[in-house]
Order: sequence, then structure tokens, then C-alpha cells
Amino acid sequence: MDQRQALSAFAALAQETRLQIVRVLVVAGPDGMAAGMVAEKTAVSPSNVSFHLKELERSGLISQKRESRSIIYTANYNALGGLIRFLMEDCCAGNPEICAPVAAVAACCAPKVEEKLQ
Amino acid sequence: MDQRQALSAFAALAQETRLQIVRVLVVAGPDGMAAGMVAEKTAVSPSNVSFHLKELERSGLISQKRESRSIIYTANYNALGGLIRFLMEDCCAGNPEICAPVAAVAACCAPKVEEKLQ
DNA sequence: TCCATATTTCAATAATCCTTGAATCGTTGA
DNA sequence: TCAACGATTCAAGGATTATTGAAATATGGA
Repeated sequence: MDQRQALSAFAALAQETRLQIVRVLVVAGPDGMAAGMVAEKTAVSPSNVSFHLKELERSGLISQKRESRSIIYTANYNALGGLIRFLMEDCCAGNPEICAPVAAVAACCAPKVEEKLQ
Repeated sequence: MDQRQALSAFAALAQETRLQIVRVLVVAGPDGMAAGMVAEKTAVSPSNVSFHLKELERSGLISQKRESRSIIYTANYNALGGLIRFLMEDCCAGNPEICAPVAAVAACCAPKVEEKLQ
């Protein structure tokens, strides 16, 4: 993830409806969710949700695939991970020890690491 | 960090000049950097840099303190860490294993953890 | 006090982004 | 082929955000 992509991802997440959509899609998991269902879950008009879905796709945070009449959207976990990585590199730049507390949070993603440390 | 703060932080980072400012301040470390120096480092007019510094402060990502004639800005590492945490919680929601690769990046912040694992 | 320095504030313009509803497109089943 | 469904596109508007340069504020030294 380069700066250009990061800027685009930050812009995508800096909007309440879009952040909500991303959370809904993350919870939906790898199977994703149809656009209409996203609209329902977020209580936003189909046209408006479509606008934001497109914006999120443009930023690389989600992807789409057609399935019969529906269009299924899926969270792009790699992109989310890339953004986190980008932020951490900024955070640590020149001061590795300063944001060490953040590492503790990483535990939520790596239960195995947690175990090894006990 | 709640959703409101996260939205504000994402908006703050979704602008090239501001992202650049944050990076400069992160590299500057806990001692921070005077507004004028930030303007110089980023090649942005003082008035414009002041506008963006205010925006970043409003979002909680940086803080200021006056020091004689200068106003020193400092990156708020806690806020950056909080934002990373917020992202990771979203990322992991319902799918702890999916973003495990991100945990590897955390190593950059926690050399001690690295050691223990070897 | 007066001047120079460091920075912010302000007003105006320009640019970008969001929302809405109507029209359109692609898909499926009768 | 036609109608219905799920979704996108488009144009218009309203709202927010960025940039600029000039004026204002605060501080420290002569």
C-alpha cells in the first residue's frame, strides 16, 4: 500500500455511511453481502448506498461480483490490513518504542502469539 | 477511540498535506516541531499549514504548546495507536483469523515479543 | 515603546463531495 | 417477449472543504 492508496482508503473511511458499510461487510465475512441487503442493514437508500459502494470499491477496500440478479460486495481484508500496516509504519517511524502499546492490540489477531507468551 | 473520533481522524488523514504533516511530526518525535518548520518541511504556505494543523488538532492526532514565539506541534501517538486499534477491531470482527498477517507487522513495535518467540 | 518574528484568523473564491429522485441497465422467470 | 427485480447511473442541488493573500495577534528584544 503506497501513500496514494492510503489517502484514498482514509477518504473512503472518513464518511459515516461508508464506515458503517465496511463494518457490515467485515462482519458479513468472506461470503459478502448483496447491495440491497447492505442498504437495508444501514438504512440508506439503494441509490445512495450504491454511490458509496462504488467509492469504497474505487479505494480498494471492497470488491464486487455479480451473482444472478444481485451484486455481492465483500470486504477486502488485505486492503484493511495494508492500511493498518501503513499506519503502523508511520507510527513507528524513528520511534519504534513509542507505539509499542499498539502491539498488544495485535494479539486480537494472533491468538497463537498470545498463547506462546504465557 | 469511538466511531466519532475515528471518523474525524480518517478525515484528517485523507488529505495529502495533512498526512505529510503527520509523518513529519511523527519523525520529529516527542519534542515536536514548530509550525514554521513544518511549513518549510512540507513546502506549504504558513497560512495553509496553520489551517491543516488546526484541523489535525481538532481531530486529536496532534497537540500544540507555545514556546516563546513558536508554537510547537507534537504527534499524538496515543491517538494514532487508538486509530490502529479501531481499524483492527473492525478487521477482526467476527473473523479473528482473517487479518492475522497484520499481527506480523506489529513486530515492528514490539521487539521484545519478537525475542520471546525465537 | 517600537519593531521584527512566528503564527493565526478572516473573507472570498474554487474545488470537492453528498444526497435525492427519476431514468436506465442487466437478469430471471412466466 | 414481457414484466418484475435488483442494482446502477445521471443531473441537479446543497453542503462541506481547501486555497489564497491580506490583516490581526502574540511574543521577545532593542
